[in-house]
Amino acid sequence: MTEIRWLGDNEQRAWRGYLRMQGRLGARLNRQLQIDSELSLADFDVLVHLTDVPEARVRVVELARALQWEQSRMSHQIARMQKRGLVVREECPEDRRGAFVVLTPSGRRAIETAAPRHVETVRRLFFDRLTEDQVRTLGAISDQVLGALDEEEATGS
Amino acid sequence: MTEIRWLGDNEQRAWRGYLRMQGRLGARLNRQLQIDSELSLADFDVLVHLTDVPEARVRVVELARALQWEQSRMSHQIARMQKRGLVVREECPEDRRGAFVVLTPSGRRAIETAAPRHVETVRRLFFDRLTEDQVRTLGAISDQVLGALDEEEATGS
DNA sequence: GCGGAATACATGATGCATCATGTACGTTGA
DNA sequence: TCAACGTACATGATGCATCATGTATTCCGC
Repeated sequence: MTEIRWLGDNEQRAWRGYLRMQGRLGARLNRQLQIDSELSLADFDVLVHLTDVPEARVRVVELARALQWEQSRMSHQIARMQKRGLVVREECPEDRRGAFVVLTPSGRRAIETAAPRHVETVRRLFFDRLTEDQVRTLGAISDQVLGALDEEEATGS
Repeated sequence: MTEIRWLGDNEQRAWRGYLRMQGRLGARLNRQLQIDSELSLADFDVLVHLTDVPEARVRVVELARALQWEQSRMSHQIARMQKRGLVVREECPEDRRGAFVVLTPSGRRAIETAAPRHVETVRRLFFDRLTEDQVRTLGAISDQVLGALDEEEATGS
């Protein structure tokens, strides 16, 4: 049994702060988006990616990879969004197991009205409070941690 | 209609990185905790707070405030944890509307075996990748953003 | 070209987060 | 003191995330 390396005071503070920010900011953004535009953050991410892609049309598997979501989550998400008319599923002729997700006009309208408001909220609550340097550091932190996750999940499999 | 201030390239990158890290790190920690100790992160937070408090016994409202959770979330969480024997509810004599949450021996065993493993995971995936300076900056970022949230929610009410 | 493995996706079940609502109790002020 | 209001908590409904499983198709080695 090896020695346990507990967190030091600075780490404790940073970690609790991060968890709290993460939780409350996420909750706030979700609620705001819901009130303003009747979308969840998950809906938003899917819609944004669809507008970024030729013909607003992607393979499900591609979308999942791009957002780094599990396949099953994506499948359920698409099902719910289809029910609300934001996207439709289409069959894939080249690979008959596969499927496309396609943005509907209604989905496009939704993201076009939602995006500016959402960006404004993010700016107000987040970027307006941060210095350029802090933004850069946060980017670096994210990259490093994502690197750690990628490594573990690569070797682990 | 005022001009929309979209995010610049650096902000885009930082924001997408943050969202991705947040999502994947959270998912990973949750899964690990579930596998190792059959607890969710939410369970963990509740249990940690209970061990931090005299007699491992708190008012529900106090616990909700400490973790900055909504009351209803806390109520459901306590109900689930009680079902699994991790905590029990007790009546409050001084204020008969209120209730206490009390850590059970089983709950204490759970948190005592879970904590070291969880800390190890957090350290491996997070702190081992960061410099001291980055940790400090992250702490500052969290404080500033939480400040923004507090302000809005104070004036908004 | 065939049989086994891998891939793409759907679906049902469970736990979790939030909202809306309900109930009991306390508090305050005329 | 009592009526109005606020507070502490529970509960049911809904949407979301994950796990386990199932099905159809493609790929690959022989």
